[in-house]
Amino acid sequence: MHQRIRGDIEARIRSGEWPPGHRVPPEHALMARYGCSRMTVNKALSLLADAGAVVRRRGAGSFVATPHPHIESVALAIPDIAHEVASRGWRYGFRLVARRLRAPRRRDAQELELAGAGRLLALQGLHLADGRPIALEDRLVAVAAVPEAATATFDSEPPGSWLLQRVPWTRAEHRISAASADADAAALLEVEPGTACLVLERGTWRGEQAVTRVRQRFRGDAWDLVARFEPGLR
Amino acid sequence: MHQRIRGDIEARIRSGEWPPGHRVPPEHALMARYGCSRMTVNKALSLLADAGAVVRRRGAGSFVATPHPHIESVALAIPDIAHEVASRGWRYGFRLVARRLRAPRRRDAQELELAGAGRLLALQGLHLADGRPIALEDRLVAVAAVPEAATATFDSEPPGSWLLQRVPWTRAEHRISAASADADAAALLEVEPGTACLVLERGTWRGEQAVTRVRQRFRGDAWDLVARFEPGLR
DNA sequence: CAGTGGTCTAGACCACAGC
DNA sequence: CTGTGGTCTAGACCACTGA
Repeated sequence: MHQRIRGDIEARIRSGEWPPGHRVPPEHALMARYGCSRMTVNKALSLLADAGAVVRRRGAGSFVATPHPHIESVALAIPDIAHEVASRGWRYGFRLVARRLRAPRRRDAQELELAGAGRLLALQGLHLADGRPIALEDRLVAVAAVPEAATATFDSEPPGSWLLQRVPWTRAEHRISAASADADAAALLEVEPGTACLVLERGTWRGEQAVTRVRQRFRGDAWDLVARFEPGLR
Repeated sequence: MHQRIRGDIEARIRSGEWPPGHRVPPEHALMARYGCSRMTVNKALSLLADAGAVVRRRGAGSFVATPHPHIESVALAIPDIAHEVASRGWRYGFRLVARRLRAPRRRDAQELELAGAGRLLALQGLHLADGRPIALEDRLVAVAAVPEAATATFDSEPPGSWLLQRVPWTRAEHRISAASADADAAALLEVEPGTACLVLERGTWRGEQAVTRVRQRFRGDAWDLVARFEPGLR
């Protein structure tokens, strides 16, 4: 029942019949309309409000929300590379380029946070689609947070999925930017030096403990990120 | 009351006391614990489930969710440039470079969708921070959707905010990629040709009517996008 | 089978908005 | 003041899970 009420209202908003700012019928009207109790109507409207499709003001009424994606946020798909490659019909592969166990650099605050009292595992690898490189990954793993990582080989399995299956993490941060490929990166990615790359950096924490930090450089011609924003869409 | 229950559970999840997969007490236990009715407990748990912090399985119980940001999505802040520049303490400016009213290119499906039965307003402009260019914007506006645009001058106000104040839109799509600046763009952005730029493309619709489409090229050294992901965070 | 969540009811009290 | 949403209650029936 509450899903039916919600669906009806969503449809009216989506079609433009109720533009942003339009008043939604009050709860008592919907009670009468659908022949149900107020709690049921309230649930439908509250969920719509949570989803950002309507704004409810006590004493005033409920109104279709005015979207504001600029200051707020959009849902951005950060794909798992292996999954994304497979879904495009290519064969996924991972090739380990370098693997080092080392102490953190004392001047680097990020490395110090990550290492804690222990050491760092530094990995570099290539994500391949049908054998062609599409992304270069530089990763640091906190050995203190993931002791098994020190003994794992990552020759063909990407460390990202390996890690996230073993470490229950609670928080992640992403940063997206653009950079030109330096000589080393260009050689590994098999592009001209200076080619524009999309850079995705991600830090992952479990509680206050930093777990891993990764920088993925994507061939600019091979990858992009897509986000949709439709207020209140289920 | 339901907020207090929700908060208590969230705190236990965030602290790691209840790791992913851990069983949350059933509703009847929380009723007794907090001395409230089942509806209240249910509301707290349902909201947590909506937020993705717990997973509820009828007949089985409620469990702390295992985060999965890769296939799902993260909240990405797509900033309003003027707002973002101001918040960094710089002076914002906009300079119109070109303005043309023209018919859509017949081979270009995007332009045809945008124009509908009418014409297109094509704008190019620079976003400035303390007078320095930080982003180059190429925009198409559907005159059919925004008749006033045909007579508006955009010499100093950016068309984005102008448009979104006048047109109640219902859907937006974003695409993020990286590209090298061509000669024209490099000259306008005052960078070396070939410099990596972050490219943000956005389409905006009202119902089925396309309203505007914009491509913003950011100086790679001047801008990036940040996203956080923390399951169930309020 | 007993335990669990999904949903709904008919009523209640309150805080707040706007007249 | 009336109308509005925010919240809570005590009970109910159902569908599903897992032993």
